[in-house]
Amino acid sequence: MASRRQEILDAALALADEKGLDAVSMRAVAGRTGVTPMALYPYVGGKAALLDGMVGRLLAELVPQDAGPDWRRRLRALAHSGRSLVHRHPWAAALLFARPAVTPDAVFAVDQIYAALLEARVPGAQVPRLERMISTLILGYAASEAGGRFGPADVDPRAWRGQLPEGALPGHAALARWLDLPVDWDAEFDADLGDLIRLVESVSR
Amino acid sequence: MASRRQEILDAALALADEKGLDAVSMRAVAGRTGVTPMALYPYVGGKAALLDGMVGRLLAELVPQDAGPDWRRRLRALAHSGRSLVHRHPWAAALLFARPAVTPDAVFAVDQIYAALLEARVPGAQVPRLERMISTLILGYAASEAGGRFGPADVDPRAWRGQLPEGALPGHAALARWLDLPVDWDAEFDADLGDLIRLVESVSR
DNA sequence: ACCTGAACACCGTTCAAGT
DNA sequence: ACCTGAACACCGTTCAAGT
Repeated sequence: MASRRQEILDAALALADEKGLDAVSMRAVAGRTGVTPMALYPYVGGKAALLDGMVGRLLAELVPQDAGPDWRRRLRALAHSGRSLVHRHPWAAALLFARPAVTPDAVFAVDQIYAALLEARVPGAQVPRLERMISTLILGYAASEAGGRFGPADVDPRAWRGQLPEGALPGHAALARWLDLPVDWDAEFDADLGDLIRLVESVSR
Repeated sequence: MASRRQEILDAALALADEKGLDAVSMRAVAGRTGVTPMALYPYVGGKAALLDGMVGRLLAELVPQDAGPDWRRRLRALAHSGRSLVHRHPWAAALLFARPAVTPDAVFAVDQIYAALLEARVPGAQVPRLERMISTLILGYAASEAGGRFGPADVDPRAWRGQLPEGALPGHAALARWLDLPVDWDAEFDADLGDLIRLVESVSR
């Protein structure tokens, strides 16, 4: 039954959201489904396939974009939708780099970017590249937030002293004023999207 | 001894390069170092810290940028260096999203981007954001290549038929000519860098 | 058709013990 | 100071067996 499969995927998603991806073991998912680990195999087929299934199900949350006439707004809405998807399910970020857009939901999202770029009068030969550039930045940004790459370098800067020659970081020195400021990550994401949109406009015919 | 630690990290890196990150177990690393698993703990301190150490060591390969007077060329060289690092060590891509630039080598690389942006006359307040945008795109691109996100959607398109309503993918339909073409990933990366550089120029004072 | 139970070959990490 | 060995609480997956 397809419903048994959904039940299993629901249990796996709940486990990942609650306790992280490491908590998603065949044994734990089975326990939560009220069944023995081996009973999962006919429905999800192994651990790797289970993870694929989880991602596929997640991407369904990406769909409900309703059009609107302005390609800029549609692009921004889709970007925010993708970022907030990763915020809700941070464990998914790493998995999303692992395979192309193969599910109907994912293909549909890509098509929305294609349509926006075409409406922006981007030459067809450039559209696939720009779609990859845009989706890479959205996913990379969200993955950096979720993974901790954008987090504070909670390390004593004095630890570098001696490791790097004096004056080896002229950029950091010149930017000291701005590097101590707290960052508004929502605003930064919006600014990045603004830059991307201006980039798209500059590529347009 | 610090040399014992290096010996252990070398074994772990060799294992990851040869057999993937999953093959890097405390037991396997210990075996390759000619020692018992528990003997690793005083030197690398647990599995998570071992992975951190591996990334730190990897980033040493990123350093040898020699200046040159043109910030555009320096930015391109650094980008290519980062991408080729991930090509040589594809297992590292996921880990690089997991923590900020904390090692001297990583901080040094960030400083080079800062310096390039300042030389391009980008306002100081914008430099940290643009550095994150650029490094996110480089890392995201490399991670997409390494992880398989840019790979062929080796799935029969007919599998979507019925799942998506007829005509639901107008973008794909309009771009059919270009979507079947093979992609030159080196050239696409260069084109992305060109777009980023034009973006930087447009932000300059 | 659907599920269970025991088993195999692994994990990371603790703790007490050896030299 | 440095390392070992046994043990604990886990993994994913195979295979034969149950109903």
